[in-house]
Amino acid sequence: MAEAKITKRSEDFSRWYTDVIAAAELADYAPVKGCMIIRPNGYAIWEKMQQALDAMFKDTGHQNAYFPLFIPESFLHKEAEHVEGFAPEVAVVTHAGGEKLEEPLIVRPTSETIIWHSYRNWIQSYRDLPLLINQWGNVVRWEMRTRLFLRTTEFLWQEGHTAHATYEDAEEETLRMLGVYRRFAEEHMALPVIEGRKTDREKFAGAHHTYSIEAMMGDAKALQSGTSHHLGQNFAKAFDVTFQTQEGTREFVYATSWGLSTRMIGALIMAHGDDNGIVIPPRLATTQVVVVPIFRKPEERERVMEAVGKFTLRFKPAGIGFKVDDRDQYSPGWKFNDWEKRGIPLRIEVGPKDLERNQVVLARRDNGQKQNASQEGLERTVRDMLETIQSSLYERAREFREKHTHRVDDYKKFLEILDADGGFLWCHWCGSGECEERIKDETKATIRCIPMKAEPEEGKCILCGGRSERRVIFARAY
RNA sequence: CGGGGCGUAGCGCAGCCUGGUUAGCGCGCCUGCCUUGGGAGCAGGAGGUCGAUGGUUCGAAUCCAUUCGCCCCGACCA
Repeated sequence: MAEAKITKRSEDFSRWYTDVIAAAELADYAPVKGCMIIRPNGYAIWEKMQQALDAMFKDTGHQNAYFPLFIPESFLHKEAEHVEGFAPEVAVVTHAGGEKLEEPLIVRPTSETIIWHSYRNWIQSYRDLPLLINQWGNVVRWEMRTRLFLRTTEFLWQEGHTAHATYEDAEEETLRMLGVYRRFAEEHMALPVIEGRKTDREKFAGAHHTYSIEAMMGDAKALQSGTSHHLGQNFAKAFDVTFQTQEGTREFVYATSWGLSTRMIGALIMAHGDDNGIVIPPRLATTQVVVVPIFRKPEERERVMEAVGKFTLRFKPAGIGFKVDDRDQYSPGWKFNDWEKRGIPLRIEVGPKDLERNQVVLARRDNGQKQNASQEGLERTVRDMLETIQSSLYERAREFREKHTHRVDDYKKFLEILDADGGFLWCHWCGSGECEERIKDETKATIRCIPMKAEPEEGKCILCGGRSERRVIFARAY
């Protein structure tokens, strides 16, 4: 229980981020470089995310399965673009059982290859399609620079892998799951996101094309928060997965894959956190409410705890996750701070003065406001308050994003705004990889996505002046 | 891999430049008393192969060399 003080967010965002993680006891550094230990407080958030997403996957017809961590090295080489994209960051097992292995094993950086190896046997007829499978697991990517949650050598995620009879079916699935991610981000994480398509430079290695949701963090930088890929027939061809059509012809199947990782915990911290620490949206909080009883004498303690017992009894049936902090080695003030840095959305204070008036004090984590509430029907008040906190977190994040979103048509202005404010820059782009690359080299801003909701609009490329039909989003990103 | 910073108690640090009894301080932890509406107080206590290895020296946390690791900034990525 080390006392870590949190660097001010405005002072040093990056240090603030790591301080918040330490203060809330979300994760530790592991003995192995780039790896992290997810502590109970952090893992609880991940479990909530899993629950919400898993239900959505099931609702859209998917089943869970599990494929192995180790993959024969040769599998990776079967899809040319895929191997090129991943080979540099793959960990390889060369020895096991005290001997050198005949064929090295790679530790999966993603599971397309091993899954499609199986799909070959599972798919024969159009009647076997679509095949809709999701897997929860871990993957390893040997990254050069790592940061807790945002980019770690090993991370937890889910990866969906589906097979379809037609390009259109696969496209529909790709977009459906993108939509699931968007809803998850908005409704559970209180995080507004932009759905869009990745440029060829930014797409997944081995994909026909990639979609993502992009979110804005508290320092106005972008974070890719979930990706959905249309893999075309690339993996079907690499692993020879064909099916017989109704007409009796043989075709390669179409594939999708989509993933969302523990990086989302980083997104949560950077989107909602403040100088006091993380702020967990109520729908992702295991402990949504913490009750801090206040008393001096044993006699008061008894009376206060009795009242606490009474109203918390009604919390569980109402679906409210709560904790009563009756530790008596700490003062109330200390507890207030303690729970704030852990991001618990709502605090209830109850002391002798409240008992006289049959009330409690509610303190919101998101804006620090306190108000009185009757003990009568408190479970309803609390439930409503949690909803209010959830939606105001979303609203605040949305307003922040709007404030840091700019339409820019002039490259000089582009540079100015990027340095002064950052944020999302909606600009015209001619579609060439050269312009994209040059802008990245000169400004460190990348094209986050080609937003799907953008209206077609004639314009000139911000760099070369070439013809453009729609705006894309540039930003500096994590 | 390049640039910068740092390894001394669970955490944060001082000591190092200028080598010398038993290596300090704050927080946290344990015991007791006292306290409790925004991080209380007092008293006592536990806790260290000074990142590792080698060297210089009568003597090394301190000087030298090597090495390992971590953090931050850049080139790759969810």
